[in-house]
Amino acid sequence: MPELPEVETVRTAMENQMQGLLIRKVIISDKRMRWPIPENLPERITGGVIMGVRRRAKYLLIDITSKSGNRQEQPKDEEAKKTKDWCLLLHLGMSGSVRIYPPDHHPPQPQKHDHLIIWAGQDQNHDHAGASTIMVLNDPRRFGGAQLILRQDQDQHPLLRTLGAEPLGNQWNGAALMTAIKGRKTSIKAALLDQQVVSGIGNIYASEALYQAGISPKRQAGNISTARIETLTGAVKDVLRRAIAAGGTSLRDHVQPGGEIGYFVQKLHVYGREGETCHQCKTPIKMIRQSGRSSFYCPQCQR
DNA sequence: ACGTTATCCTGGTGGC
DNA sequence: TGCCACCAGGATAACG
Repeated sequence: MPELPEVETVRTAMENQMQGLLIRKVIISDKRMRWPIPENLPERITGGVIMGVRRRAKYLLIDITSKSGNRQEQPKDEEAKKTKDWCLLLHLGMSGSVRIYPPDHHPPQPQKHDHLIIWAGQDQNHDHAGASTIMVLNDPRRFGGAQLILRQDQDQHPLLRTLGAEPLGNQWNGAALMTAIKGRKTSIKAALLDQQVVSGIGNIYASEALYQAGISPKRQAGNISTARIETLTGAVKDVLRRAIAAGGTSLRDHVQPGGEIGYFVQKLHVYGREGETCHQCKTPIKMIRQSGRSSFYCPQCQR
């Protein structure tokens, strides 16, 4: 469900409210997700400090230091002596969301489809639950997941290794996209959804960016002029930036960590607007199915 | 190698 | 009201 702008919105909230806090308690309330949440996750990160929260594509990466300072036992082998700085990797799949409760604003009880709950606070000694900030990962469909990876291994991690460029990165431009889709026979819409071509774009923003660029989703990816691909990269960046500024797109149930909705839904030009008129030319918006996903476009404005 | 389809899940909606 | 088919913001194994 959440694409780059929604994940980025979650990242910001997480960093604002959790950075610098020490993890006091971790509960796996339902380990069944895309991959089972590892049983030893709580023991590995409890006592660690949240150093920051990053985003790569649609993955959240929570940097957690090892429990430093007062290690009880000495490491027995070389492997154990290495610093174990962890990276808690979260993915929200189609229906995942994160809720963050500030101290003394706690929920009465866990909710349906909560999978992972983390309590974190200012210091280790003051450990009554009321002073903790609580982060909850909820995911009804369980297409998302939570994994723990060593920070030093993150670049080689199978989930992150093959990802394409970040669309908002300075180095991502028309030339970069051109190279990534050279010779590809698939549609430009499918190419934008391919996380190895460019990462973080999902079904909403692929349709919106193609509308803004005036390119039909049916165009063969490898057969579009350099100039139009340049326009497309600009449109992708613009759509993503505006969506982040609006707090993402809230369809159905998606909300930000504090329960706020994202307002970009009001700015959508084509997604979910089948049969409604184009904001530019009044032609009815069409919906087609490409690679099993819905695409929305204006048959007049997009060629 | 590449492109498309099937599949993993739950929940909401709309038709009958 | 119930029942059922179909749809959904993603990723990937399996298939042609």
